[in-house]
Amino acid sequence: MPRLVAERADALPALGELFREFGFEGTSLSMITVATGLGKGSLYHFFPGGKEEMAAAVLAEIDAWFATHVFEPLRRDPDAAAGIGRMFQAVDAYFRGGGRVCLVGVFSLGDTRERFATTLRTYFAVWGAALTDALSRAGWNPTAAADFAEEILAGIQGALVLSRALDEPAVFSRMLARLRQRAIG
Amino acid sequence: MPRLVAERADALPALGELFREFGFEGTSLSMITVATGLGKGSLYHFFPGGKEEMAAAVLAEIDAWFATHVFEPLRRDPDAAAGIGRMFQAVDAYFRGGGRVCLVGVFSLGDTRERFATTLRTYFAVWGAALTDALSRAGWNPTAAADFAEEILAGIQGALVLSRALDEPAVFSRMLARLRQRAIG
DNA sequence: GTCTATAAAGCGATAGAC
DNA sequence: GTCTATCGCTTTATAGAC
Repeated sequence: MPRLVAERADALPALGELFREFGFEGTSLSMITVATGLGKGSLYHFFPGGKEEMAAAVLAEIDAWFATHVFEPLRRDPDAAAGIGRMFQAVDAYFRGGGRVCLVGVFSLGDTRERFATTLRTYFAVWGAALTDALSRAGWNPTAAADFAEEILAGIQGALVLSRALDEPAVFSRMLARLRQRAIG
Repeated sequence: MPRLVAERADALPALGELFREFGFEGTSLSMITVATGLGKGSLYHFFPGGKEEMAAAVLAEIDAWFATHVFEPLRRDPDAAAGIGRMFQAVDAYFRGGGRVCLVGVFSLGDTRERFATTLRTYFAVWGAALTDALSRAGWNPTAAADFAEEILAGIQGALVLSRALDEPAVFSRMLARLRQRAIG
């Protein structure tokens, strides 16, 4: 029977869900030991920097996932509209139709913002730039593209907040459909 | 020289800023004693239920403020477009042009969501209903009005997240201007 | 009403045996 | 690499003097 957590990377999904659900302060080491099945000794073996290093590792993994599944299609797909379509598809899958919040958003609103300032800022800045580029290639004029990219990113984050508050994931799905329609018809 | 905190309500502004900035878990009683100038004895005199009662009191105050300055104009202003205009003005002032986050949003994303579930849900539900009504009276067809109201609320929340992450309040101002333009021209 | 002192529990982190 | 035991500190909350 294979071990559930054989290396550092195996613990990241559980860590991500905890930080998403309870925030940085709200996630305690005892919760982490339960969720990962790892003792404190093992945790500090994998993450010598403790909780902060765990959160940084989760953020790095998220960054890598979005770089592959969102930013790259936006920049590299020769058919710009198709790249934008893939973005909406990936975003819907990642946030599970509104049932999962955005850790970057959660950390941006909390007192974790200063601790991870560069990572948080870069995530949205890179996404915004890639989306602006794709919209431009899809026919939007540069100014309108930058404006609409900002509106799409904010719409996604806001819909996640609303879905959570109303306990109604459909809010997120509707927002994604609206934005997609306006972007690529 | 007047006392800064003579009664329970006088402590709410400081409590609000703390919860907004650090979240529920991230705000400790020692931070609260410093920010309010009140000892623990006084705090538990005003709020026997401790931190949870403090947070609930802050949420209630926010609810009341929005009821007066946002929901009522939306519902009561005979000129629906003017009521919507007043909403945007009040929202911009309340969130200080993007320099201040929304406590309801912060609590909705965190583990505080379940604790204050009814309050958080009601805040957005009531706002959404009042805005839908105003948009309908302003000439939007009912379906489009409900859809757009949802989009406006999400846009506001998302723009606050983005402004915070990018440390760029202008993102919020731009979003408000765009939404206002689409709503009432 | 306000304070200080203190209780009881949980926190992040470390040490050291295995 | 994983565990248990423990350190030192902070947490929320209470008690009781004033």
